Amino acid sequence: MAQEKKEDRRVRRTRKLLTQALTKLLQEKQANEITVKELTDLADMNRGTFYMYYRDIYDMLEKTQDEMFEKLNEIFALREDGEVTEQTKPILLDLFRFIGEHREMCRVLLSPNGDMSFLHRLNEVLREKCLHLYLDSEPVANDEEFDYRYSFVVYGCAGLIRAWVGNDCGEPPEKMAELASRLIISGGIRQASVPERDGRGGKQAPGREAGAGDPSGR
Amino acid sequence: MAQEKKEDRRVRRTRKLLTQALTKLLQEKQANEITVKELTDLADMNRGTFYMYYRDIYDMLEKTQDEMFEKLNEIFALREDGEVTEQTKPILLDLFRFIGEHREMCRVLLSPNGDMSFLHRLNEVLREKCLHLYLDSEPVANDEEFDYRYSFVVYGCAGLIRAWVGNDCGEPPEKMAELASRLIISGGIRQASVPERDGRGGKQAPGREAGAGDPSGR
DNA sequence: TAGATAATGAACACGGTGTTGACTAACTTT
DNA sequence: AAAGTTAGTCAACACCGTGTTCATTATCTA
Repeated sequence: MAQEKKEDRRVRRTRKLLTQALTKLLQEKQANEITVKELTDLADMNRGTFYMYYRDIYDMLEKTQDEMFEKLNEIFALREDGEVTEQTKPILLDLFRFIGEHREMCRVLLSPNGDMSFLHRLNEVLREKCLHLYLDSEPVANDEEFDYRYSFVVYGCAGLIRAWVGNDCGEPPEKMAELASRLIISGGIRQASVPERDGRGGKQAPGREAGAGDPSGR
Repeated sequence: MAQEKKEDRRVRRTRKLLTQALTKLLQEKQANEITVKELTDLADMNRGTFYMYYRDIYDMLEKTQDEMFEKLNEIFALREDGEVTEQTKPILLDLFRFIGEHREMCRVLLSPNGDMSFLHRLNEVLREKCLHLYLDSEPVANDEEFDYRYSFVVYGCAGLIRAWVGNDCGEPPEKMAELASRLIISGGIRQASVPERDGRGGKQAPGREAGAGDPSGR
């Protein structure tokens, strides 16, 4: 599944050194300012070695992200066999734990020197794997604002992650997952109230008792 | 203020053509794949002309953003003399109107081919010019989650903007500003409820009537 | 109309790129 | 531990986009 047998030790070593060097350089400058030469100098290896694995810096950036998301999807796949109806928290917890394990790379990729395509892939994952579970029992009809609220929440979670890794993951993943869960619910998934004009506090989702699905149940 | 007299017509023309070409190319590919040659070919001008204005593609990207934020700050400056206490809506409306006027550039800059530093600058503006107003009357003490909620909301707004420009600004700016305002309030600025253990539903901001902007009233 | 300045086109050296081939070092398998 | 395999090294190479220059032409402002 994960890999055919184990990789050659030299390959692991080289890949790791390159990744470390890239991470370090991205803390200082944007990708376009990074040359293959200085990357391999920093990693203390021959320039030609780089080309055994990557076509250029951007190819490396992309492949590195591919690996991350592959791993993340493997983790999520383990959850998929179990019934999804229990609650979404475990998924969020998996996510934050994973991010925490890859904090350095995530931090630079979400920094100003980072990569917009990474953010978008992260948001896709949030959308499809983490957040959609909050909606299974919510058949709101003709709510044209829904997509916007959804985007708000997805990006909000990304912001939460960004702040967390920027803070070197100082809080435990459990706390972050719980906080995320709360913000997802209060922050837009359910229809927000329309304060002015009419006093109705937003349609409640049918069949969804207030408070259900939030962390109090665990 | 804005500019010393008017720019030479040729300069305006050249800048405009370059910007249009860059916008178009960024719809198709990432910045690192764009060469000065193809950019000036597309703009139908001499390659050397590009270097009269920019050092390279990334310099152009940066200077273009500088101009946008300069304009935006000028707009915000007009609001600053008036008392800020009335309500934040006008600022948000200014923002969405501005974004709408620059929808093409904003769309590509927030796309996967976009620029993370743009997102961060946008978020800074949201933080300091738009959202901080929502907090003037909220002296919450020792709320260690505050920064995280703030990040959630700031990024959430960015997501809202992203979705809007991705939708070619189909909704009127007024509607978006109103929606943003609602989401900001319900989505994290005010302390989210802490459902477990003790039943207190989060400190309410003093002088703020309950129920406004909170769908479930809890 | 005159003076100023932006844009053109050609030419140039520079430097990072991506690739090659022979050699050496390190790993895996039996 | 030896043999065979594969990764990494080193030097060399042509290529190409870059960034700059200068004389010339086109276009603008006053």
